[in-house]
Amino acid sequence: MTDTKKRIIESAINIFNEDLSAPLQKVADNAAVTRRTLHRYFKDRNELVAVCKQTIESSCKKAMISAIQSSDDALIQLERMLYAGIDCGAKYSVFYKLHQNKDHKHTHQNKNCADYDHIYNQFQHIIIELQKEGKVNPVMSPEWIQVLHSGIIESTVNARETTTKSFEEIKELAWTSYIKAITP
Amino acid sequence: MTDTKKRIIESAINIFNEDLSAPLQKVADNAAVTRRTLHRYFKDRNELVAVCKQTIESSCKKAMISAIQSSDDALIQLERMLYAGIDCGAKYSVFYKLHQNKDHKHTHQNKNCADYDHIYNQFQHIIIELQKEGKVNPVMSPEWIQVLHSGIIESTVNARETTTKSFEEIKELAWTSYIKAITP
DNA sequence: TTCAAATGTCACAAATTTGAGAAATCTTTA
DNA sequence: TAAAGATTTCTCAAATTTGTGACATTTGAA
Repeated sequence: MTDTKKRIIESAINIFNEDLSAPLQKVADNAAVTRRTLHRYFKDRNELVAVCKQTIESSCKKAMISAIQSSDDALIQLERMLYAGIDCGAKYSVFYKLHQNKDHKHTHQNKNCADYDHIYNQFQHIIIELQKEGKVNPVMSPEWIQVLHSGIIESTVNARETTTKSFEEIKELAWTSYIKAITP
Repeated sequence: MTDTKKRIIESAINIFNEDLSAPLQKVADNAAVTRRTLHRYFKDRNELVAVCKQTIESSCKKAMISAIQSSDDALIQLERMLYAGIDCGAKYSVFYKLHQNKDHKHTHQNKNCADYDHIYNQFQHIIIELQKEGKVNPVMSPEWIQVLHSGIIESTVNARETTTKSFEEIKELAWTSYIKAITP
């Protein structure tokens, strides 16, 4: 894939994340190309949106799986999943919203949904394991912890733009806050 | 203000929160009125957006001030500010984004900005007070706690649509997680 | 029931956005 | 430097969105 195409996709993800109906001119501006160039890479708006979604699905999935597989220790897996989400940036927000959205038909027939569920099951498994070990508050359901998890990722990503702190510092703060929030 | 007008504004806030460029037809549909009716209440899109912003500013401000004034105890003030934010729903997300947004010119000349800063100063004051009392982790800057605060509000509001739990239950979970995250 | 206010239906022009052709310009590399 | 490929510029028609006039229908209060 060319560099330009990648740049357009990244820009589109960032713009569409906040404003799905934004004019393509905005996306083009953000990617520092002409609208004409954008249309040479993508037949139409629908195609661009579809490619964005697919990019999001595959890159988030990859990052999450890799975080899980990076260790046998549930606590470290959880920490790395948090960092992976933060590193995915706006992509993670959309990834999460895509499947949680109430007018999204979540079904196992859809490969993306099946993969999402697979990752979420692993996440649940990690939480339950940590609850057994007494490292996570048993009163909090895995469902709620998932909400908290994505919430902290999203706000950390947003904070990156406003704060004076370094990216590493806020990632550390995010993990500290998160783990303290869920320990018994 | 008529009921219809209020409903249009509420719908617009919810739609524009996720998609600022959404066609007005979407807003009209969501408010269960025709586009023609919408245009009878609002001259044009700009006016609608402006009214939404003003509604957000004033209702969030009101809710926050009232939470702060409801007690002398900093811990209770903080808890009520969290609940107030959650009760504001999508409005709070926009309120926060409006002023934190990097291309927003934040200036005291603007009454809304001045009010926002006033509230934020009070928030900071509460955090610093709690840190003095040893109830909040001194390592976490008020700046970061503000990020966490709005992040937890936003994800709790979103969770409301997906979770099976009652609204009261998730509000409680939100506060528990939040306070545990920031206690020393 | 009756009238007035609110809302809906339909139609239409203006504005904006979209998508693509044609030729000019810039970049890369052989 | 010359040729090939990528991008920009300019243009334009089609599609969509926007705002409004004219009139019909519904609703609520007297």
